[in-house]
Amino acid sequence: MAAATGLTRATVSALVDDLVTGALLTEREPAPRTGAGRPAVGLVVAPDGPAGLGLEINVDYRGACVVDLAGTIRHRLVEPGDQRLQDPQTVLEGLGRLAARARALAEADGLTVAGAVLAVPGLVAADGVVRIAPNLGWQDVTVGDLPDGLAMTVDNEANLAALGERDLGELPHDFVYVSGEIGIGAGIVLGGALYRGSRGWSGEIGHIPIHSDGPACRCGARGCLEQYAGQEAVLRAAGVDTVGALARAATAGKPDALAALTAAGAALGMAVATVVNLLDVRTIVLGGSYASLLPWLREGIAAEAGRRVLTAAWSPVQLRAATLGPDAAMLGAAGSVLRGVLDDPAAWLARRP
Amino acid sequence: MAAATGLTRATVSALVDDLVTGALLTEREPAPRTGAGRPAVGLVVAPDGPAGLGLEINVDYRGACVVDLAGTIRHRLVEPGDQRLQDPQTVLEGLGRLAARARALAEADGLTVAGAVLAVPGLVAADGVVRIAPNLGWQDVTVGDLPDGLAMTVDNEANLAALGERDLGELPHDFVYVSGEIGIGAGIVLGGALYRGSRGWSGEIGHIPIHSDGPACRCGARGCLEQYAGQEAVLRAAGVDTVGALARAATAGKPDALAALTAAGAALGMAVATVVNLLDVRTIVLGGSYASLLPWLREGIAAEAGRRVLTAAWSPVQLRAATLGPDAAMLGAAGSVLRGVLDDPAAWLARRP
DNA sequence: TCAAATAATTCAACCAATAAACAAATCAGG
DNA sequence: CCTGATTTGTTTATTGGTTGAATTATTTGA
Repeated sequence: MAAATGLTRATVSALVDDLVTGALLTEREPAPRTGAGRPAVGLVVAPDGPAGLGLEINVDYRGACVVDLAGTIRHRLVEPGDQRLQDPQTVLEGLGRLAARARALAEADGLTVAGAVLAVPGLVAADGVVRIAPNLGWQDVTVGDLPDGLAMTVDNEANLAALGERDLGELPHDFVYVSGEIGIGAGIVLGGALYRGSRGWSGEIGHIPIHSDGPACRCGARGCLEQYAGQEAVLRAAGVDTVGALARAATAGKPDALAALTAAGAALGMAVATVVNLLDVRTIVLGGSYASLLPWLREGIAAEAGRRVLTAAWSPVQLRAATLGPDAAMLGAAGSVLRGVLDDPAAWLARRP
Repeated sequence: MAAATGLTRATVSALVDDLVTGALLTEREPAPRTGAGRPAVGLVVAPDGPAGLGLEINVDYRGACVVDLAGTIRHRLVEPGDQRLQDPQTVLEGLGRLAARARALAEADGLTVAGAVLAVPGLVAADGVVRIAPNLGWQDVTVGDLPDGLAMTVDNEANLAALGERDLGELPHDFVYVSGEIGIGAGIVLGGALYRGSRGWSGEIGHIPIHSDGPACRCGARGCLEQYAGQEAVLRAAGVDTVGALARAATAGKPDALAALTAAGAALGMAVATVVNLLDVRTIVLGGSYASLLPWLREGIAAEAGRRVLTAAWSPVQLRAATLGPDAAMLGAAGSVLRGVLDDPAAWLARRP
């Protein structure tokens, strides 16, 4: 550890001591084999210290999960149900009860929940107000702390999913996570850090223009990516009702399904080319429903991107499926609570004397 | 200064002393008025310390400029002439002579040139090789130090122009500088820092797709922005030869010129909408030939961007003309030399005992 | 002219990190 | 089974940069 940080062994010892007494690190038995010489003391991130509570409200479910510092998912609660049928306050009350259950489970394990982060599919302002979440029907919804007093912050679903992929996937320092749900959002990670934009509204890839005079979009413009590669457009073109049915139809070789996916891939490829030309990221992670559809989308995206990315000849765009599946945003939310602890461990140590 | 940094007055005093003895700061006479009490000692950045040498090779000229720490342009040398007619080595030798003249002028003023940065209109790899500069006809050109031994680095013209605008213009922390020359490049400034991308090839806005089946572009794809808003396309559509002639024709109300500019504005507006949706920057700076054409482009850009930017209703996109004019890249290059000194003043102090 | 206000300097004390010496625990080999 | 080599962890005095409080300097306003 001293070699990696450039600090002296003595300094590292002193700092590690603080973290061990503060229960952020634990000495592991037995000591790991290090060859000749006195064996090093094994250290693991404490699995019974602070935990992150990740929450999510999406179109057809709400969920909560508890993740510990070691990154293992300790609890996961999901309540299916269309969240558009109730008004925001009722939804938030239900979420509060779910969060309280998850927190109780965590504390029964000896964990201390350090905070909560909520993922929503919409634009979130810096002050924690959900400006607009079109697919939830939310507008200017203020989200406060949880009923039991736990601090809660809100963030965009794609942003949090990108953070989740960053922390748990094997990804380079720069990548863009594209979340294909009913809307299409993106989380942009540059230099290992999430780029939120000056007001936190970055990544609205769903409204990149694909054809200037294409079909009207609910945003008011025409020909947005969402009208070509959004879930509703693709399912309609394929003549099926769900993403699962689409995957089955494509596996079965149904022409309508394959044509719909090819068209979506071409549109996505244009958007990917735009992103890569602009940001010079070499990795694009496809999440949400795109993760399971990638086998049929890949060729179309790669062809279009290969043609349009200026630097494709030197280094082609890497397309990857997201590894965290549908829980990515929820897990990323929990992870971002823990990241807060890791970014300022002294604050955590001060909280427990 | 102590209040601004959070350090003690004693600490600030000690640090400032170092900078004054190292000739990076100078005490100014007379002391500024600060109200009641002992007046503060005025401090100015030393105008006779290190200087930056900014160099540029562009399609029809090469230039050099010397900028001091206070930001004033001390010397400016420009040699017009088509740089495409000679091979790269000959061009670089001519640039070396120009740089030597500029350096001699600077040293006659008592300045010490701390380094040189060269702006080129092309893709520059991290190791300082110009991968490709299509409008110069350069490919894989290695640019070493200057003949007199001064360290020189190379960077993209739009990137450096963006840095120049950042340092000298009144701009927010996040903005995108769009450079409209024969190609269209962009310099992306996020959080006050230039975002270069993982390989230094960010900002290739000229190849954002506008119409998937538009005219063929020299990049191999079809319908790139450059085919709609690039200098050659716009001049051809307007039926004139130079940007100056285009501006005169537009002032005179010639229908061809106005139509060409309206079309270019609409295409630029689509690209701007893409950039803003993706990065959530609220300010777009238009440079190069766009700076002088902005009066006729503005309406088209604003209309298209207003329609397509998701957050336009809350905060419209701000369009600004670049303030540095055609020298932006050269000045930004000089500025980035000085930025290197400011980022690590201790290294500079160590160089002069 | 004097008190209040603001700036700058001095100096002892502190803190985190360093370097070097030392102690501890293992492996390899005779 | 003992010894030397090797690596890890701790102890100690030292250092460099910052702090805090006291002191000095220089102006404004009554």
